Amino acid sequence: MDNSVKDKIRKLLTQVIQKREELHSQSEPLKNLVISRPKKKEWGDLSTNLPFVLSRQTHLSNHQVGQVLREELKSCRLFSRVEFVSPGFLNFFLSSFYLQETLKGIVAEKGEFTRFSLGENRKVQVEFVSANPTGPLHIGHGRAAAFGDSMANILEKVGYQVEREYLVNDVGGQIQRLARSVIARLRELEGKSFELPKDGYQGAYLVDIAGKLREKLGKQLSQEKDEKSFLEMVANFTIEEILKWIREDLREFGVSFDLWFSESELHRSNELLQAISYLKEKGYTYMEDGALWFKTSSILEAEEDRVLRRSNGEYTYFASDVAYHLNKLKRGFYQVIDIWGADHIGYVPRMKAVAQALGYPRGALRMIIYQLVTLKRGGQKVSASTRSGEFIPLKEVVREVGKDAARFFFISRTGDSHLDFDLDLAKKQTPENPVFYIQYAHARICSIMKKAREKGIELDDLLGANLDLLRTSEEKTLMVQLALLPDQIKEAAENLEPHHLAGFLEEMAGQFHYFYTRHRVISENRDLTLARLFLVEAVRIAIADVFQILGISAPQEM
RNA sequence: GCGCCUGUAGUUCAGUGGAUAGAAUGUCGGCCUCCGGAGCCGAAGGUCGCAGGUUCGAAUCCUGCCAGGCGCGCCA
Repeated sequence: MDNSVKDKIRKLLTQVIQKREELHSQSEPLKNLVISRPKKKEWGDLSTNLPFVLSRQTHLSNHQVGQVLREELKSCRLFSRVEFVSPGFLNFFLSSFYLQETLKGIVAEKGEFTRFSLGENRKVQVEFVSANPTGPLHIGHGRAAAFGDSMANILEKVGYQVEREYLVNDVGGQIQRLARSVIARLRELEGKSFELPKDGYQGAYLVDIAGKLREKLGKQLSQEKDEKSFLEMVANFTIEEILKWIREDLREFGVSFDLWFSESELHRSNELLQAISYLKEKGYTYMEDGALWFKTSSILEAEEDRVLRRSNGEYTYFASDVAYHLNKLKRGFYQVIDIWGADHIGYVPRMKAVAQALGYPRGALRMIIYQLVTLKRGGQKVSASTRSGEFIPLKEVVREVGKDAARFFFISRTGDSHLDFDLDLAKKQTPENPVFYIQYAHARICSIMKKAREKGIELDDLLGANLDLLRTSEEKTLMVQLALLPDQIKEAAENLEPHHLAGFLEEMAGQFHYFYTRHRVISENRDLTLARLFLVEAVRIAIADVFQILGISAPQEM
């Protein structure tokens, strides 16, 4: 646990600054301190810009600061070498001692090695997907699902208690339109004249639901005279059916939720009215044109005021979202994280203003926006719209390319960028497809371990391995990569950026294949064999560990 | 018109204010007696959208343009 190399180095640097008077300064030297991975091997395994930073704050030159730091650190057993390089970098070469400790740690502790206590067991909530129950999940929801679930896993890994939540928007005009669309399909099935509502849902998937509805509730429906009850019956049935699809699609995608929260519950429980009157009491509302408005502008100048209750007396979706967020915030989470698609971008300042109006600190509510997905097939872009019925369902994509490839593609780049999802590439079972490349490394290692067992070497025998024998640059590269894994995970959690893990895996798989083609793991030399098996087993554990976070399977054979 | 996101190799994309800007893929050329060739190596490929500014140092920060995406409802 808490195996961050960077934290260890940061601590050492802090100690040196405290110890050496000439390095003292008024400002906080570590604020601008960066410890990063240099671009070139000869610049060490890790490097810091601290000489730059400190020289600005003291009367010393980059060079002088660097030499002082080097003197103090060069005998640390964390490093084999510490070098100052002009113009102002301090480069660290990790010691064999530390790299071997890392290997032993990984093999002994498995996934526990990359765990952190950072979250201090605080409760965090991640709300994601929350697709309207008006149709099956499409490709865009896939990005939300993969991203949200991986994010939740990462936060758990660094010590938070994470709750995954899906908000079901089962209220409002869209549900009315949905029900009317089903009713039209019902008439279609009965051979009557029918017309799909123009603003309704055109997708053929509603025909199935209409059929099922007729089969199950046909009699009751034909006896129902009250139009409102009729509509409600259809709506409820339809929502339930669609939610079944959604749950099933998510299950196939390896995503599950702790709580499915119904928007209608907020209406039934009176929480909506309570939330609104709370805002009223605090003076954040006013009446105009017969509607009740929220004074967004009093909190964020650039924002326009928004309607909470329409002049016809109905509450807006915004109003239920106020109630929903109050409900969430009141549950005592250290942080509530909403993961939204770019089409909700305009909503962010509004909801932040609401959280503030409700009296919660700035950091309590955090929104992550991911950009939309473009699906490509045969070089052609495919558009996605639930209402028009022209969309590629997530289920279809998952069945076509597999859960693993789909999840990998979705989290492989930052949420800030548009995602071009190339179906043809994701489907390929060749090394062009990064997920197969990485899985292949894992399977290859499993195969080596199996071979070793056939030769009479058991996992327990590895414990006696002499890791001093791992001396080649290829072995060293892998060990360094493994040593950096905990930091990688910690940083992904801090920045809420899972895509770095995908890059890390690709890199490590590449390093492994490179090593493999140059050195035999199992050879006549038993000691060397044991040492290399130890290394390779650590790599395998690391791959499986990160895959587990990303919800991707680590196959033993392919 | 206003707000947010994006613009980096032919293509898809990485890149905490740091060192000679990287990878994958594609193109071209190589490597199988041997633990999984579903792999490996090499080469070519760039005015980091454009123009200013900030500083020891800018793909990264600021300003202004240009281009694309998403928003800007008493819809959800």
